[in-house]
Amino acid sequence: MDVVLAKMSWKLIPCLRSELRLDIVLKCGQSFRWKSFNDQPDQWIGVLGSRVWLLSQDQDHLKYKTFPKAEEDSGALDAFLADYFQLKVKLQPLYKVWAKEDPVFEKISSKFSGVRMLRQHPVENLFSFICSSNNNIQRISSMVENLCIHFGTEIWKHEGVSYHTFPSVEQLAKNPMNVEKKLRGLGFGYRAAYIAKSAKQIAENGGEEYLLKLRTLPYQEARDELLKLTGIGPKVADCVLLMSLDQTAAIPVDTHMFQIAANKYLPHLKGYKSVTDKAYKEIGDHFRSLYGDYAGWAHSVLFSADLKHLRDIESDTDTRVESKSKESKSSGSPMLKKRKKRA
DNA sequence: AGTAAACCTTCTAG
DNA sequence: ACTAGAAGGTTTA
Repeated sequence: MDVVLAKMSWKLIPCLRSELRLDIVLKCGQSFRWKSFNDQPDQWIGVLGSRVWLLSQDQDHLKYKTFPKAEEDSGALDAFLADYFQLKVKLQPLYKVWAKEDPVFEKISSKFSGVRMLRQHPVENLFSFICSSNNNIQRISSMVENLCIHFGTEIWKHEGVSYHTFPSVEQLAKNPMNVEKKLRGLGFGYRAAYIAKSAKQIAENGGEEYLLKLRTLPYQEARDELLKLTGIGPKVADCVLLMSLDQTAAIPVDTHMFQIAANKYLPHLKGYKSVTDKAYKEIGDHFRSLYGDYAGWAHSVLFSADLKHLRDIESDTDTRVESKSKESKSSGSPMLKKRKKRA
């Protein structure tokens, strides 16, 4: 059926599975557009820039194909993908430190290895997370899809399925009244106005370039800029800072992280009904002092391990040695150096 | 400054 | 079948 696609050969990028787990990273709520391809559990299809990407991996490589056929030299494509996955950042040394500092992290670290931050485009990241407020992943994903279908540009058609770019700021800012109305009709609810207004605000400030420039600002300054936008509060701002603006220590505190913090780290927070500004800051500060400069990355591991649909994900097949005891240590003293093996 | 209610829609536990 | 609650919060009062 997919003769053409199947025949195309994979491009390979050296990358250990312990440094990247596509099945987790692509499905842990950082981005919302990656879907498993043709029911294959280890192949993922999505759009990056103005190209459709098919991704997979083996023990030592990240593998990809792109569509439509590119004349572009594969060196540039390699670099593009390596940047998206931030492969320059080595996870294993970080995991080692985080596990040493935190027994809770240590406990989940072997099963949830290879969880890293994507370096997303701020436009997609920002508008996707405006959709995320008071919402669930399934619906967020379908809203993002609708954003692309109705405002993006079609770039490829395959077996009756169209693939679109994520809309540009201009495409979302063209006619705010119409955009809002259209989004309402698509079931965006009150987020329709947030998107239309933010798009307009960003466009007036210089559009995509303005957002990209936030990467050069210190955390607090970039955050203050984001908070000026409609529909972006502290949590979404930190998501954008962490996921597309290079702020590795940003910690988005959502209802999930609040629960995790209250249950496992800061028991006194159990009294709070909701995440107050004070609690928000306290939780972020706690994890930053615990994990250091890449605290946001560590937070993402905790978050992923807590997601319902990922909680029972299969452990890295590389860890075949398995220690069949699911819960035998009681003292919590981390002196057992179980051979999780590693190269 | 800090707290509470309203906000769109969809899915689910009861 | 029907309803209250929650879902990766933000805005307004």
